[in-house]
Amino acid sequence: MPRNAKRDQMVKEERRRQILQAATSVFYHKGLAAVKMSDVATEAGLSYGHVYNHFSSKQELLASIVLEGQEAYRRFLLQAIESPGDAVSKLQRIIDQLFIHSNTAKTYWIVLQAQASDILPEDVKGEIKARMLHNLDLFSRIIIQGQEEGRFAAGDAKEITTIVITLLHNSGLWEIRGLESPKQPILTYILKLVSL
Amino acid sequence: MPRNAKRDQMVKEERRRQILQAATSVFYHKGLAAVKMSDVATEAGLSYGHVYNHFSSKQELLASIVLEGQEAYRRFLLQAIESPGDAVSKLQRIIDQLFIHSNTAKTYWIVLQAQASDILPEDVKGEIKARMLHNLDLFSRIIIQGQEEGRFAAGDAKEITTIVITLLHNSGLWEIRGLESPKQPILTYILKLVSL
Amino acid sequence: MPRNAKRDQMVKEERRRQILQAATSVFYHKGLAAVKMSDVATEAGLSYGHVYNHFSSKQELLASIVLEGQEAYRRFLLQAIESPGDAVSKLQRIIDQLFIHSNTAKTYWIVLQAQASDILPEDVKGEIKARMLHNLDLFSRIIIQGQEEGRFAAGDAKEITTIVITLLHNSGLWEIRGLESPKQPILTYILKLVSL
Amino acid sequence: MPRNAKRDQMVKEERRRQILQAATSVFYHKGLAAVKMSDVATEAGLSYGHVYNHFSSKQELLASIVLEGQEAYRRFLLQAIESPGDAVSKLQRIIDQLFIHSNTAKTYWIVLQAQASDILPEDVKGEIKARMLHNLDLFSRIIIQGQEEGRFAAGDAKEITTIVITLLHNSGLWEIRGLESPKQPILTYILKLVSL
DNA sequence: TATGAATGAGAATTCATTCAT
DNA sequence: CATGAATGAATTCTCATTCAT
Repeated sequence: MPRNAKRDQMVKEERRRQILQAATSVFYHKGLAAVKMSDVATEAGLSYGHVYNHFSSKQELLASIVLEGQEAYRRFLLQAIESPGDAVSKLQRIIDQLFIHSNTAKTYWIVLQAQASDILPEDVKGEIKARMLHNLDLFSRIIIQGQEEGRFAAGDAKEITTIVITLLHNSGLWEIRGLESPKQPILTYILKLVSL
Repeated sequence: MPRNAKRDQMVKEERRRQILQAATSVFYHKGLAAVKMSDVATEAGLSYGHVYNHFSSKQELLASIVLEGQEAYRRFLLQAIESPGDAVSKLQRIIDQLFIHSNTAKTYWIVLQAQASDILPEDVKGEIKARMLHNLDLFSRIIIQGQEEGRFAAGDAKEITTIVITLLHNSGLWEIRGLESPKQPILTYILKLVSL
Repeated sequence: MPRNAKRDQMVKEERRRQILQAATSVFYHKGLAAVKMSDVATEAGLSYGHVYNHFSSKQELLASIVLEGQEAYRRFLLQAIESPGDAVSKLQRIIDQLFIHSNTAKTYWIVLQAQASDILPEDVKGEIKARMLHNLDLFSRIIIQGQEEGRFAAGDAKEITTIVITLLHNSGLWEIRGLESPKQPILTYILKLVSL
Repeated sequence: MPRNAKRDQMVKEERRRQILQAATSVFYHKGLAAVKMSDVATEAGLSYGHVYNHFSSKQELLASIVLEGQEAYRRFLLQAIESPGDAVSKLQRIIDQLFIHSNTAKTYWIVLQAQASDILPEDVKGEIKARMLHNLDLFSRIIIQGQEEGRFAAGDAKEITTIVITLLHNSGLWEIRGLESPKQPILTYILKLVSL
């Protein structure tokens, strides 16, 4: 009996998401170095062979995590930028959301490693870099807005953004390193950096 | 003239340093994931079998890089702390030195990955963490000094130190990611963070 | 009008033939090595799971192609032998028919590979060999007839037959190898071989 | 202690030949379909991992067998062509040699399968075909010589050569198929084919 | 029946490590 | 000590086969 094509499609999408989710978690916690496809499968609750029905290789899986993660981050930033409010409240919203969408935070670390390692081919790494710069550019609009509002210090917006992002995402990394999370909200430190 | 035995000893030490240096570079640029022992040997200009005359395994090689790197960092910090001058000038000196001893910067990234990965056994990772906390503690003395001098804002010195270090070492990472180095000296940003 | 059960039966037979036909083509063109069950299914225009409703395994599918192919060849030879005419006209008829029933030519190549490979179990390979020898024997009757008619040279009929068959079927193989088909009719060459 | 570089080189060449030899035998007997790298290694008396020190993949191993086999065949033909004597004696010499250099005979069957299968990439298959046509061309010089000597029938030399080669090499194949080798020398049949 | 998602045995391949020279 | 050939455990990846829908 033929099955319901539409439902099949949805289940398939769901499986893909499930694997991507599991893989993100595993790559984040073990580092690109140590991840086996079977780890990913186990985390996702599937057989390892099945992962290959969705991603043709480990490399493609990693590339998908990174590129789709960057895409999600882009949408995430756009939403923050387009929401009403001043630069400070936008920063606040980004930080809050980042704690909720923990995948986005995890992806930062994975992207960092992927860019530094030889695991992905050069062309994919080029694409990743391009998207990173694009997202940096998006983020910098908030800094520029703050400067225009007279709340943030003048200076190269891209450079300031780079530092803000570094701070923002690394605080998530402290956890892996066994450091305590900051007691003061990270926004406090960021504001010190950008304020007049 | 020293006896052969002594000179042999020195040659051996030199070889060891040579391998460690090569390995640090390779681990930094390719990521722990992608490094083969033969890459290390090639970079060091030695046959790969030879590496095993100095390090009994890849694991030991990595552990040596990390632990000896942390030890070097410790000495480096002690020197900075014990040198004369106020906190700001000590920070300045640390930053300057860090650009010169590029290995220290590279090691930071390797430590980060090693701690996240499964490559090293738990006990070694514990040792690494202990040394990291120890070095953090050392560094925080400079922050505390700055607070006592009335130049730095009050607050949890460890936490502030963590953020300062994060910033300091990540700026070295921008290079791998294809970002430009900051045009403004990184000290400027750090001072914004810690100042009153 | 036939009952559903009967029509179902016919549909099933038709499906089986369809798969066998597709499989023959795929095995011939890709080589036993490279054929996946999904290739067969795709070629037959069916889902790959469906193939298992007709053949319980790849092995059985291959065995069916070979054994049924040999059976068809046997019937084909019998018909040629029993048809009226002298040996030469029988050979002519066989050659003509062979070009029409291209499956027979393809099967020859598949049989050749199957016998050399490990894919089929020994007992099946034994059965195949027995049928091959039986068909060789049938074919040799035509050679013997020619010898009795005084048109063909004397000599071991089986051996001559082997050579004739080799020539006959290999000419079909030239196509895969990218060689042109012979301009002179292959019969010309065969007659040279067998004639006085 | 450094080893003797020259001797090392020779040993390495020898190993390569050893693997190629073993692989040829295994591919010949089992068919491309069924050969595992471990079969090759076992046949060569080496560990399977070691095969990869000489051939980076199964594909490359197969390609090497075929291309080097064709190269050997080319030299073999050149020698036969350039040797003194009439066309018939050259054919005789080729046949005799073929029984001695059994690898050359085996390679024919491997080439046949490689050309028909999808195992090798198109560009390699193209190269194989080009070499096959080149060798066919070389062989045809002997046929042409025979025609010029007035011993062989006129006709398209390439086409006649194709048929002669088919006969020549297939007789080696009878063995795998479980047929007896011809009692009459194969040259007898070939001469029938080409003679006036 | 028909479909293709899911499984896992098995083959290919990699690479740390050993060891004869 | 120095070298790189040789080994095989560990992984990636393929694909025949099963089975829920």
